Amino acid sequence: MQQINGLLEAFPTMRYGVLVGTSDRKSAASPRRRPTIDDVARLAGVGRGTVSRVINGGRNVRPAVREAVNEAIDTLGYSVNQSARNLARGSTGSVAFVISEREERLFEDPNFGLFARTFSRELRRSGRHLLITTAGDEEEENSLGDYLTVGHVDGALLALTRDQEPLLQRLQTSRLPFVVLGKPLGFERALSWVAIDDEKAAFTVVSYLAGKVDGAIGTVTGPLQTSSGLERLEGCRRALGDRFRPDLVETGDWSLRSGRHGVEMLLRRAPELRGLFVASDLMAAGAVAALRAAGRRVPEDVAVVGFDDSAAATMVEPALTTMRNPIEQSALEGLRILDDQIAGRVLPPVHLVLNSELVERSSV
Amino acid sequence: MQQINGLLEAFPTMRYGVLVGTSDRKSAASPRRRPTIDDVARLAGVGRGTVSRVINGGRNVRPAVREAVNEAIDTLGYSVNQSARNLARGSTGSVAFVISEREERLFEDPNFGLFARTFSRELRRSGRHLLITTAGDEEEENSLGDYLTVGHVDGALLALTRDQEPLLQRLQTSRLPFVVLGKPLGFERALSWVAIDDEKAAFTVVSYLAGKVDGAIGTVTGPLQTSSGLERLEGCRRALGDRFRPDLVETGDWSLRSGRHGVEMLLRRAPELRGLFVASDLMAAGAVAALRAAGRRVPEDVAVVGFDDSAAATMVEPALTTMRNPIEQSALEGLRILDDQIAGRVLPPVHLVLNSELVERSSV
DNA sequence: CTGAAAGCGCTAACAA
DNA sequence: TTGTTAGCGCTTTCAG
Repeated sequence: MQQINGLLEAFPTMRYGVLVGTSDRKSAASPRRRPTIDDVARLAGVGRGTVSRVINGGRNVRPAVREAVNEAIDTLGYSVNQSARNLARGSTGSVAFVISEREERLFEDPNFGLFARTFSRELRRSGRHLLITTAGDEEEENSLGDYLTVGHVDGALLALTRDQEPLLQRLQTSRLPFVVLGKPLGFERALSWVAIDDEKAAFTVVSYLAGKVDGAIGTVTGPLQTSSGLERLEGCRRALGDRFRPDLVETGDWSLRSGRHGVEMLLRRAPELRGLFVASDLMAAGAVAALRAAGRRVPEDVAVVGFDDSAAATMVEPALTTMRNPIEQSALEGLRILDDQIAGRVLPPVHLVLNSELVERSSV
Repeated sequence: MQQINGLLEAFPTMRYGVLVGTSDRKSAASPRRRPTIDDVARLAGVGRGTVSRVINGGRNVRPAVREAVNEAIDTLGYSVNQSARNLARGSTGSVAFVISEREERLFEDPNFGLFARTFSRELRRSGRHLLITTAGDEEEENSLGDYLTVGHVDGALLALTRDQEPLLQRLQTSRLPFVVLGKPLGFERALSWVAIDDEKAAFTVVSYLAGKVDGAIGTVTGPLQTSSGLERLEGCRRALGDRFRPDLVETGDWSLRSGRHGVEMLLRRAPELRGLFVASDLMAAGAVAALRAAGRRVPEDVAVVGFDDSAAATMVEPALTTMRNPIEQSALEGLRILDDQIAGRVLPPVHLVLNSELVERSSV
């Protein structure tokens, strides 16, 4: 489809040149073996343990000695071998942020970005690292399960956007500390998790909508096998009370396209539609497009509210009234719970529910 | 700002209970020590080496014995200790996908998603794993440098979206194999990279625009310290030839907001504007919004083309004519080059330039 | 085909 | 404060 165009100073088709020995690693005259702690110790004229102390904070080492060691480290270009350290310590210093989602969508959801940033920042404070991994399909999930349970990381934070029973099942029987971001359907009591109160949030935004609009209100939901999809629908139902019309419910899958399609169906069934609760901003963007294509003005003819306060919310015309989720706080709490688990405290599963807040814009 | 709302079955504020011993790891009667390869060997009644062979493919092991070993593995719930394996093997089986970008933006760019997915898939084929890491600011970058050079990964793929000299500098002097995605300004000759031909792509799309539109054509560029920002402007200039108007150039930063702002400035200076090349779809989305706010119809009054074919391209009304980049192929090539480096082949830096293709939609 | 043994590079406990 | 010494759990020769 797309093809290699030009190549500067290279010969990509000829498997770029010059082998220089596949295994100079441990051959004879150490043609630049990576220096070890012993090399440093020897050069600095100290014991191995002393070097270890220095590279681990330098406590209990005479300043002069520390100085010498650091010098040796610099001249040798030494850096620790992480694998060796992990083995000796029994921990890795990294935790995984697992996103069980097709990468396409993953990178469209700003919530993930905020999660990632928050985790990353907090972990760095304690000298650890965040690894982000994804699992879009079952195969990836298996591979991921291997990865996680095999000791690559000290713990995991799981952002599940759909049912993930296989992975959860597997992790549950492993020794890996982990906490779920979002309510894990079917594992609510067994696992630790932190989630937003989808039901309440949906109730809030739909109540707002219902207060501004007379006439028929419909909804495009998320997937009904997910806890978020389900609860947002519940919240909508509760907010609407008698005005709730089961015939004005369309099920989406969080995608823009499904939002558009949902509204087309709704409009066909109920041309009198005046208000719309769409369970995600991305779907809402599709919904607005469909509305406009059908000649409806937003919000004059039909008012719409979204959910998530994602980038799509302000990308659309008019900008969406929506709910903003406490992502950062979720991240912090999740990490705290995880650290408790990592610290070896055996504790009952912890469940946290956080509130979202209404963001008023111009789509209502 | 947002607050803990409710808590089910948990006591988050009291640092959730019950310590059960911080160090039962190696204490006395192995209160469930993680089983090792020796445990398996003993149970299966074979030597340690045999178990190792089995868990590494089982070649050169009698089927019966293999059977026995696998059984022992199952009953013990054994899984390899990755750190030990890494140490023994001298490699980790994972490669990093480094994105030097604020996470906000990161997760808005679908290109990253496609990169990630492609890497992930390919690596899995060879039994390896992809780790995604980000570096938004200098501090993170340092931390990341530590991480990468310390032996956590076998190699790295770097998606740089702005000048990254410090990180590149540092990596360059390390022993870590890596290749850059996108042209690394200032390191063009020293490092291996694969990039799209921004100049040519911009030329293509702007030529298309110029062919459809009479009158003034302006542009909102990317950041001019990035190679993409620069080259897209170059391509635009070349395509426009005499029609290029230096006064109709606004510099953006890839963000939606900057696209909007750029167009506002342009419109103020040149109300006669008839065509617009915006160097990214996200900015183009902002541009379209600004245009509409100013009462201009797209494309009737002013035609606009974007770049990237990102999600924003179809989220906007009208859908954007834009350039689609050969992300997947870039990923594949990048990985291939990286693997050559990892394999220990010492080779001159490799540079690949790939072509983008025009996607016609309705914004022109 | 299989067992034994020698590391991989580092940490941490223990003496000194 | 320091050096020494056991491991950490696995892979990989090397005999057999």
